[in-house]
Amino acid sequence: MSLNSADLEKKIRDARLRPTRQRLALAELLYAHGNRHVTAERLHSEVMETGVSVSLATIYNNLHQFTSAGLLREVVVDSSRSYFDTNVTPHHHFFHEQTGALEDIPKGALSVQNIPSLPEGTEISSVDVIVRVTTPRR
Amino acid sequence: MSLNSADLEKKIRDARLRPTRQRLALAELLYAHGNRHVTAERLHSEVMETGVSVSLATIYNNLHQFTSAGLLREVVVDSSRSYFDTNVTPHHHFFHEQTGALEDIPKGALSVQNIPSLPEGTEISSVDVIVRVTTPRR
DNA sequence: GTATATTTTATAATAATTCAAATATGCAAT
DNA sequence: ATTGCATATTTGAATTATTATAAAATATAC
Repeated sequence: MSLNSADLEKKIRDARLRPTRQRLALAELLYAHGNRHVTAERLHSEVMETGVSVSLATIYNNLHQFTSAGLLREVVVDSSRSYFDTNVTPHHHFFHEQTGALEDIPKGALSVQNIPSLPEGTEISSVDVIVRVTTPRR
Repeated sequence: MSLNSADLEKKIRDARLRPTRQRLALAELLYAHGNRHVTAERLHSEVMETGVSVSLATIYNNLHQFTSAGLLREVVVDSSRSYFDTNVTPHHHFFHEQTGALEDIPKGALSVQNIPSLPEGTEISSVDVIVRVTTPRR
């Protein structure tokens, strides 16, 4: 679950990407301490806080490169921004509408049954379940 | 399913909105011929084609007003744009990743089971299932 | 070390959406 | 029908998230 810097470098090289300073700093934030859900903006402020200067364009470049390489998965929950999930195994999400927090639903519990026949000539790419939650005003 | 103009005006009045020319034109496009899934841009070009000039800002205003009034439901499937569904009863969707087409999954068929316990202090707002499909290159 | 390919970055461009000020309109009262 | 008022709409600019561009920096292979 937690990767050290040699693991991170290997992960990057295996994706046929160069282990640049910026890329390693991002990988450290994403993968060194368990699974995460991040937005580009959040990752940008975090990496800046560590003292490594990385432009927002680089954040986007890397999020997309990581996603293409199967190292990240994009989760669409909010039409105004993109979330990236370091857990790339099939699973679903809780999304807190007020805070914007995204949380994995543990695999195995929830199941989707009886998907009806697909539109003509199509095949399933993924089945995404989002359980939207709110904190009720009491 | 199909509403005439008196029905449309009532629908708007019941939502405590004024039956303005622009709003009626939008309601006509949305509700007069069965359920639909639209984006703001699409609705804008459709209404312009009918000869009624409505600014894009008005489209957004009305889509949001209709949504607040429970006359539309926003469906988040694509991080780059919002879809609005005239079917406000609980149901799920097929989303064609290549064409952007959104389609209702008939109610009753698909079911979601064993939702695990929610994050502390939250309650369910909605459970959204999106079956993403693609047309395979043969 | 040098050449080559990749990466970064600043900045500009774009797309979707929101905002604010000016204008127009529906509606109730006449 | 006309008027006045409250609210709706328009418009264009502002904002936000994201993508594109192209020059400079850096990593890698030789």
